[in-house]
Amino acid sequence: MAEKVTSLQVAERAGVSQSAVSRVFTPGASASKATAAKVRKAAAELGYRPNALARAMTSGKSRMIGLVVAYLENYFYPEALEKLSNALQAEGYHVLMFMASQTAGNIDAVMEEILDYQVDGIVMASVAMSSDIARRCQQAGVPVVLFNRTQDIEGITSVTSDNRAGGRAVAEFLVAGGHRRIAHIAGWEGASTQRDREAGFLDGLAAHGQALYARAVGNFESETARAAARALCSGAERPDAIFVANDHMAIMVIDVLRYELGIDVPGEVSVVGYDDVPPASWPAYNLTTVRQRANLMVRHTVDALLEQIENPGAQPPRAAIVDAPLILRGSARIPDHWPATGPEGESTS
Amino acid sequence: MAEKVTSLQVAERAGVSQSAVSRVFTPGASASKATAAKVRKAAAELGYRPNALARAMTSGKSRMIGLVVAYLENYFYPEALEKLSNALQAEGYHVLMFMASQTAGNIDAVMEEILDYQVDGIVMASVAMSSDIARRCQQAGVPVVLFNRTQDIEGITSVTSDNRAGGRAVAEFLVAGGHRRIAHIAGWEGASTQRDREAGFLDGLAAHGQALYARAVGNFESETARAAARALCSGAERPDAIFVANDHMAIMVIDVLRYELGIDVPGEVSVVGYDDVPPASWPAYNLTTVRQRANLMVRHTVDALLEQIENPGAQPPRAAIVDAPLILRGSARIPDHWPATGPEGESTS
DNA sequence: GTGAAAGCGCTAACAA
DNA sequence: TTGTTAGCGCTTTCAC
Repeated sequence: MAEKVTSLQVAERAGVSQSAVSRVFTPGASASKATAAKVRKAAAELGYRPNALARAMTSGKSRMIGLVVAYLENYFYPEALEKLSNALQAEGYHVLMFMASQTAGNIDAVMEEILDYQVDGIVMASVAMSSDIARRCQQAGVPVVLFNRTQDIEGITSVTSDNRAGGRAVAEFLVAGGHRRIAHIAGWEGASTQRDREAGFLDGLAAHGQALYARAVGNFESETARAAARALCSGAERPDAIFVANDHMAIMVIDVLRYELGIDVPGEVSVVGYDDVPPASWPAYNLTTVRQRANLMVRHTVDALLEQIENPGAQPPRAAIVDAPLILRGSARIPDHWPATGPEGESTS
Repeated sequence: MAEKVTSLQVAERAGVSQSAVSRVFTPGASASKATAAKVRKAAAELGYRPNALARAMTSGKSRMIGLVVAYLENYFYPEALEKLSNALQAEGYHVLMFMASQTAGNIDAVMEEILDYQVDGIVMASVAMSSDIARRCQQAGVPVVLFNRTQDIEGITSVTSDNRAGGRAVAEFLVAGGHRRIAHIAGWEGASTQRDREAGFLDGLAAHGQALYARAVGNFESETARAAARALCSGAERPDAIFVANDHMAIMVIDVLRYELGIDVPGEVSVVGYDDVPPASWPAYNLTTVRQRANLMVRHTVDALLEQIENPGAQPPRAAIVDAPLILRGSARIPDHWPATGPEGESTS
């Protein structure tokens, strides 16, 4: 196993000082063409590459972004994660991953670990944080952006889709479709996304003089969602439409209705989801849903992060809200008169 | 923004030497109860935590594992990634993520970047590496394990399911089911998984005197798989069974057959996949498939990695092969006489 | 533009 | 057990 090649060795071989080598490999450097050439040649011969950790130590910039993510079963996250990692990589940053279950109190412990690694920033995907931890990050000078969550307390940067408007649009769509027994299956009630989607949804119903016909909690989990579907639709007095708080659950709900309860979707019950994950567009589900524009959300996330890293404290924390178009497909009856917006009505970016 | 707290500051406050502080926070340390107490107290008051990067510099151990992953659209990977990250976290390691497309030649560049971060090990999920890079890692003394890929060249540790046996089992199952026009939709032909699955499959057919009826390439991609399905099944002389190289494609294939071509699955064509991703068990697909036991594969991966990190060169590189049970569901006709193995016949771990 | 020198925060001999 | 002393490999003043 070959020894590690250091900048000093390159310097000796190139006949220059060690700091000259450093300069050649440092973006904002100042080195003459001549030395640069000598150094690069020596480096190539030796197979030298700067040690990113040592660089991080002296420069105070690790070029690592901590990512906290709760669960990947909801297929919105793998997609977002892939885009996020790619976008960050393109900017010369890399993702240090941490899994955390949202309910467990282990998030604080995880955050401490992240901070230990001197990350330049943190993105929390679908995870809330205690105000305590928020303060620690602020103290440490590490910018945080919440992805797909907002935080009520104080000013933390966040990026979400317009959950309220999305929920409201679903209500209007369902009402316009002639539904009169409209139900809701909620996700985890601690989530801001859940609260906002439902609030918008209830607003929309109220605006048309309707109240929620029934409600169950699916917790964003497969099994809980299935149970919720059964609870809601087993009796004769079942709803004629259900707004499910995300696609992951909506798919489970459709399966229970169709294959367990023998209910026709959308013939007897309309189902609408939220997220527009890839399976939503699979013909077997053809799920009417609200799209979360992952590309845009990631773009906002990266921009906010880099902005805060590059000029700390320049911008006040802000909540970016990305529009969330309703995607019309076949799992819910379509009103006779409805602005034409098909599945391809909006790009995913 | 508060200054960073160093071990020196803790030392002063506790009235001990800086190295005493270090010892208290180093697992294999030797410090008296008394000093430990003083140090912990001072540390708590100051909010001190060891700088992981500085620790990495001096100890030579970063406790970071580089993970290269090609794409997350195949839902086998989010699942594996989550389990891997969790398992590593439990051992005190963290995942530094790198995205790389498998075809592009950028893998080598990505590997260099990974090495820059002084990771203690690398896991390559579904990505092959040049022997050149393999050598560099060896030189750098960084153990590599291939997850869901094998490499023909020299000795690299790898973890896969028993792709050959899995493919063979599918063939026997299909033949026993009375199929006589058995086709295959291949994934990316550069993948060892593809080659092994197909080789086993062909073996199995041959053992029963059958030859492949038709073949198309789906490249492990959604659109290509759909096109392959159309090519194979549009004519009258279509196959009566298709082994699709992974579930991700198999789902696309089923959709094309059912909703585009109006073919009954499994009535007219049986479809079998590979992986047993979560959507395979959704009632709408109810896909007969070969299970890759993600938990087990991850366990082997982590064990091999840690083993190599802790005693380098002690074990020769080996190829771990995890058994891959056929999971009987409803997308393929079941032979009258077949050993009873239902969907729940095997645990996922 | 370039070299010398001083650390970044920590661990790991080495003495005591 | 403890403190002292060297570094880990690099960036960054500071003179020149």
